[in-house]
Amino acid sequence: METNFFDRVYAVAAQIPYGKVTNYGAIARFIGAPKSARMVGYAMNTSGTMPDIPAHRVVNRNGLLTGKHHFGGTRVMADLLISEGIKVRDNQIQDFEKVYWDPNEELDRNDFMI
DNA sequence: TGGGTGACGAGTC
DNA sequence: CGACTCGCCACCC
Repeated sequence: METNFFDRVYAVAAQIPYGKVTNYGAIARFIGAPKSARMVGYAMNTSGTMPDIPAHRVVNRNGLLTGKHHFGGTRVMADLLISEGIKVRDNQIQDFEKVYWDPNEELDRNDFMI
C-alpha cells in the first residue's frame, strides 16, 4: 500500500457517472479511510489541474456545493451540475438522494486496490 | 522535524 | 430544529 491516498481518491472520483454525485465521506470510506473525508476534499483541490476528475460531482453529505469557491468561479460548479441534469439551487443540490451515487455499493474495491 | 491546515462528518448543546 | 464544537489524518510550509 503506497501513500497513494490521493490517487485512490482520483480513481474513485473518476468513476462517478454522468449526472450523478457523491459525497466526500463515501469516497473516504471506499478507500478505507472513513475518517479522512477532509482529505478527500483536499485531494479534490489538487484535482483542479486534472480535467479527468469531475470534482463538481463531489459534494458534502448535505448535497451542498461547499467547494464551489475553490472551483475557480462562483457558479461554475453549479452550472456544470445543472448541465448534467442535476437540479441545483443556491449551492444546494435538489433531490440529492435521487442523484446520489455511492461507490461503496456501485464499485468493487478490488478494482481500486492500487 | 514539528506544527498548522482543511472541498468533512458526527455528536452535542 | 439550528448552530456550535471536536475529532481526524494526509499534505504543506
